[in-house]
Amino acid sequence: MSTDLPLYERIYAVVCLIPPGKVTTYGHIARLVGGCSARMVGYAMAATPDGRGIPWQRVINRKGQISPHGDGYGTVMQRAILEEEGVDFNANGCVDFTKTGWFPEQLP
DNA sequence: AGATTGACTGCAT
DNA sequence: CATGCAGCCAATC
Repeated sequence: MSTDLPLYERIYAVVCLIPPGKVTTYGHIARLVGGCSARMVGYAMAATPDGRGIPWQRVINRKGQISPHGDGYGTVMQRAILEEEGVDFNANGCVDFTKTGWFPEQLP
């Protein structure tokens, strides 16, 4: 496998495979990458430099909500981007996984 | 080289 | 039913 690249680089690759208008959870990303836990995905996302075309905003927690990291500024922006993508949010700020959830069993 | 942290998750209370 | 605690492993200081 491509163990040559840092772990987060592989995570970015999986995140880039998420189609627009769809969202997934950290745990599922970790499963697709294999050999890492949800914490690694979260850490990778926090270290993801914006500008590489990485749809990090399509990765949310298993509750279907956006994780309130930092001061919460980026969190609000993330939801705005997802709404632009066509993701539907509930009154609780939760995403409907039955409509916008992307959970492939393995990489295409 | 060692210690700390972190966008999470699942199970227990 | 809601909240708390421990486990996960790599990256950073």
